Amino acid sequence: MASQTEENYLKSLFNLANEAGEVNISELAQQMQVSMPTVNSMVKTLQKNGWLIYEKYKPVTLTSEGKKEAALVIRKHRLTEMFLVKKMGFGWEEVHEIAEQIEHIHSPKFFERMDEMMGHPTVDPHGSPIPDKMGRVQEVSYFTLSKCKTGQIVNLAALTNSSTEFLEFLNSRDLRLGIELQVISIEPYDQSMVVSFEGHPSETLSEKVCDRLLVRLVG
Amino acid sequence: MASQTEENYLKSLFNLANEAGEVNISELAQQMQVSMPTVNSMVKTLQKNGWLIYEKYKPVTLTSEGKKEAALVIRKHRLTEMFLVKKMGFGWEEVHEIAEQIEHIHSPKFFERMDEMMGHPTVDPHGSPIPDKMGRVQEVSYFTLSKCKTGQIVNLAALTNSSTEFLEFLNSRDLRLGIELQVISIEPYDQSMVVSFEGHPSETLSEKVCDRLLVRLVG
DNA sequence: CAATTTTGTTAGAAGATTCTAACAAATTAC
DNA sequence: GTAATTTGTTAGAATCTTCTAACAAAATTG
Ligand SMILES: [Mn+2]
Ligand SMILES: [Mn+2]
Ligand SMILES: [Mn+2]
Ligand SMILES: [Mn+2]
Repeated sequence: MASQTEENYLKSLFNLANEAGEVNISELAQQMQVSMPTVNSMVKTLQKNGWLIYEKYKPVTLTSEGKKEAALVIRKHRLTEMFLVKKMGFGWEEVHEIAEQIEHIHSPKFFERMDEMMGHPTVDPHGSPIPDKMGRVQEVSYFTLSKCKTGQIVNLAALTNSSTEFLEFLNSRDLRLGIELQVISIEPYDQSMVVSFEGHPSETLSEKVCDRLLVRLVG
Repeated sequence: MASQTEENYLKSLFNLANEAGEVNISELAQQMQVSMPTVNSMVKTLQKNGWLIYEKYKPVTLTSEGKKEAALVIRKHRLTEMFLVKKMGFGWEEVHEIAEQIEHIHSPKFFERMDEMMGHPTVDPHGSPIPDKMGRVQEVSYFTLSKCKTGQIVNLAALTNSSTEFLEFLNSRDLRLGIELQVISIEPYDQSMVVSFEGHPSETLSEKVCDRLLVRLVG
């Protein structure tokens, strides 16, 4: 069984994996906030456990067992976040820290029960998909608001970043998942957008913000 | 801040402390399921942290800081057990293992919210008192059913033992906290009792069981 | 009270996770 | 294509929690 530390590494590996599934030691070290030698020894441990493939001086790759293990931890994390919001009244900006800890609880029943109580949610409070019990992640095809053209109407579906600061910024503008956004105009100089949405006939969003909002076409 | 391991030792120390507040190394080793040398080194660590007083070859005693720290972990444990039963539909025999893990979550808000959602319960699902936010434990004066006389009517208030096996035994007889029990007769040979309670006009309970049921006089 | 048993201590080591310092390989820049 | 930079590795050590073996103190027993 994966230790708490190993679970955290697996999650980071899963999230950092690119199309080729490769992750560099330095990326992982930065993500995990530890030194490269620490990562070096941990990837050897994870390899011994059969969760990744490692060759000296090469980027590492999760095995299918590693991916499944990682996805199941992510499942626990996202179910917890959703439970905290839907059943315990927390704001979406408060739940990450707590879920970071509860994701390591060993009790299938506990997460089963959360899942049941919420009616088997498919996404977490930030719009990220919740892997199923087999560790399969449903593919979703959103695009960033910054890719939209003037006049388009879209649905805010997820975020590319869920930092507390960003979530608090969104709270301050009443930007919540599910709202319909219409692109009123785009400033050519800095790509900032003027958008309208329920109760906000005109709100300017910087490119930085638009890049972090994932939307889908209304319909 | 106490580590997970230290929190578990503090809890055991708190629960083992006798009237004099003293705990032997060997008791603690047995309770924690570790060797005596392990306890020996841990008590030195706990002493360095100011949580207990240790002198070579003497039993150890928690300081008031140690007692408070311990009581706050016990508070988290018992609030969690109650939450699992009242808000998540678990049976009283299923919650200890999960609470043993969740008690180590660092998030005052999380336990605050549990407490609020349940309307500030004062006891856990096994009738044990929940320490308050200051770590104060309310004194309760129950006595065991085995101390009762023929004819007495009492209220089942708590248990002296909450092992899964005992809880499952109680489930099998519909014995739940809050029920009213009347002592019909006591067998002089083995101290077993015949009792009656809602739906059960006559049920025989061994001395072992009667010793583990804490009751209070009806009224 | 002397012998035995129980309880507690020290010493030494192991595994897990982390670090820094030093060096080596790979990549990038000029 | 050498030089500089970045990336990755090894070695060696620290901290935490645990162990076993050996020994010492305290308590119990006859
Ligand atoms: Mn975590
Ligand atoms: Mn999330
Ligand atoms: Mn615990
Ligand atoms: Mn309990």
